[in-house]
Amino acid sequence: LTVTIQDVAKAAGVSVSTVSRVLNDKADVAPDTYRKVQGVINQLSYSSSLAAKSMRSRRTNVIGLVTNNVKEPFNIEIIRGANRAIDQYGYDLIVYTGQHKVGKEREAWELRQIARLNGSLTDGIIMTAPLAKALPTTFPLVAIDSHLDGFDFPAVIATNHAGALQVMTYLIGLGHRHIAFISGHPYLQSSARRLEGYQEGLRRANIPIRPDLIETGDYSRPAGYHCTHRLLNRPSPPTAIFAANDAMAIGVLKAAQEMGIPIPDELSVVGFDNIPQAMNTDPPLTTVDQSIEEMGYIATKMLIQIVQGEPLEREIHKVQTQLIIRDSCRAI
Amino acid sequence: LTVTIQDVAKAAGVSVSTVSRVLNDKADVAPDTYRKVQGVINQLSYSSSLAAKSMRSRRTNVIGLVTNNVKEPFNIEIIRGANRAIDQYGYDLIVYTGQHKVGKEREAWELRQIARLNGSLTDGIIMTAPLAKALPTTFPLVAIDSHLDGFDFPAVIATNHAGALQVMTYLIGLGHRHIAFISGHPYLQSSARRLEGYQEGLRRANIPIRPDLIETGDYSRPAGYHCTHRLLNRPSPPTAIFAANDAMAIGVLKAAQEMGIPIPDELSVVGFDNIPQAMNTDPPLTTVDQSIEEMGYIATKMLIQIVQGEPLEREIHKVQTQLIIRDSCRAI
DNA sequence: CTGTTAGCGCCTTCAC
DNA sequence: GTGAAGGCGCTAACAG
Repeated sequence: LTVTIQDVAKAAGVSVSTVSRVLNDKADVAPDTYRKVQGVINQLSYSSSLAAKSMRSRRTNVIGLVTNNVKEPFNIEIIRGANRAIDQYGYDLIVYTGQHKVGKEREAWELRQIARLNGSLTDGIIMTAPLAKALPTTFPLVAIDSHLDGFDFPAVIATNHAGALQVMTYLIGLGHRHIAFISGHPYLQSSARRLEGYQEGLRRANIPIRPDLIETGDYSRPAGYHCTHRLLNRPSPPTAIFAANDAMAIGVLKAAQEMGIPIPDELSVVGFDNIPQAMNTDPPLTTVDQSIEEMGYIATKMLIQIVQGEPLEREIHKVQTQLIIRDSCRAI
Repeated sequence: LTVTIQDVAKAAGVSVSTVSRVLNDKADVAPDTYRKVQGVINQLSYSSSLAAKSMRSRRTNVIGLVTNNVKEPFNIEIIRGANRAIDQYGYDLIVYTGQHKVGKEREAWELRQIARLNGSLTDGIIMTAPLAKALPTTFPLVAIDSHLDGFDFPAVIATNHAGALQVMTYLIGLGHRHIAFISGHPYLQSSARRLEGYQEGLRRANIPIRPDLIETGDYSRPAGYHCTHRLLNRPSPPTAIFAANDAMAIGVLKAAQEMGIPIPDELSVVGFDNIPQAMNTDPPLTTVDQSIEEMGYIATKMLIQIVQGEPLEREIHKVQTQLIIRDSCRAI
């Protein structure tokens, strides 16, 4: 069924170790032997089993990307960026994803995947938005975004605070004073920093922070949808909603539409991330760009550096954010 | 460094085989032992190495998706669909991708990846747009699109001929008679059938087929770009270009723009696939929808059926196509 | 230069 | 109900 190194050895009339040597381009193989074995390999279109190989040798030349949910456009962009990097450095990429999970279950899942891939298939792992508090640091691992408590390993993070502040300056400049905020997973750096930026913006403008205008979401579209319903049913509803990411902002748009609230006329909406879809919403979404693809690229590059034993310039790589003004906001 | 089954066994004061039993939910484990071992497993957050596990046992519960190039939006959509299916059926998904390759090199790459994953990590493999002539059929494999010669294994394919015919009917109805066609990889079903649809459309309208208006591309944006340059420099250039996929159609748009040819005023353009980007081109692209996500979903579902030993309703699953008229075409 | 030996971490008989 | 032994496909010493 499957052709193994043994089959090759037998067919070539050499020992398995010799085949292994030509497989791994070791020196000390007679040119004739090399050619002969190579011939058999091609003929049988043999390829060493990733599983077996990675169990013996530390290097597999594949980078793992563990992501809870490929459905999210954010993660798709990360994959794109990772792909660009592995393309450039000659690695292979394994994207590992499973059933969509939330909360504790997701944390456990993350840890399990790392344990599963580590030391076996993968030279190192990139993890998107890790919810697990303590990620292992004994082997190459780079996070994109990161847990609030997890500062002991390399990560790529956007300038979330500054980005959120820009949003608030913009919104307040438009005359808004009742601005709601829908957070992401509360334990992620990204969400916490965006919330801080939101609060700071209010503070700078001497606008009191209204706890009833702050909702805790989870970066998912339904969360944006449900939080909006709650927000707009408050006694004193907001005139603007700042969602901590675009997915939730799209949920906001949907909820507002269902409630018959025209945007931006009666409600201004801002997102964060600038996912590709953000330009196609109705109306096109004002958001904060953080070039997600670039984050994936940089994270992968960092990981490859670590794998190859090169020193990192910095443990935490910050990527710039930029306010993208489209049509979902309006002066009051 | 890595925690193995041995560590668990030692910590729990049992043998490895016992740990293995609780790991795989075998019967014949004393409840007390089970609980104790389970406790240690959680405490050490142990997870069996995918590599080691898959070397011994045939089932890994992971589906492999081998795709040459995650950069292509087409493949991204496929991943989305695959993800939906594994989510539903409780499998994990590994997307395997490497450096971008073309031609013979890519064929070899495909075969190698299959050999690598087969029997090791993966219970079955989904392969997008396989260029390799002969794919192994000795284990679960489903193709999306397929090689012209490869009809001996399950595949998901769009009604390419019908879709292309619709395009031609539309274009000819608009008054076009000099319609160029840019093909994809010539050996893929999709490309060949679309070309046939193109020719059939011409034939039905009694328009002679002009070989100088048929270019061979490869489904990549640059191919669309370069073919367009050649096409528009012909002595008698076409008034419409039908590209065999959207990526190439976007290349057409770019070339035309650079050459100062307004679209659709002086040139009509049609693509195929209806990738998400197609609605954001300038002008929005008329194309053929084939719900790529659905193809990924169905292929994965078929694969899981095979893996689980259930019979397939049909080897080749056809998905419907539908003409999507946007603004890139104009009556002559 | 090449073959032999010893495991990598795990699952599977086969004893007890 | 549990442990010991053997081997999956491969690589890494160690001999020769």
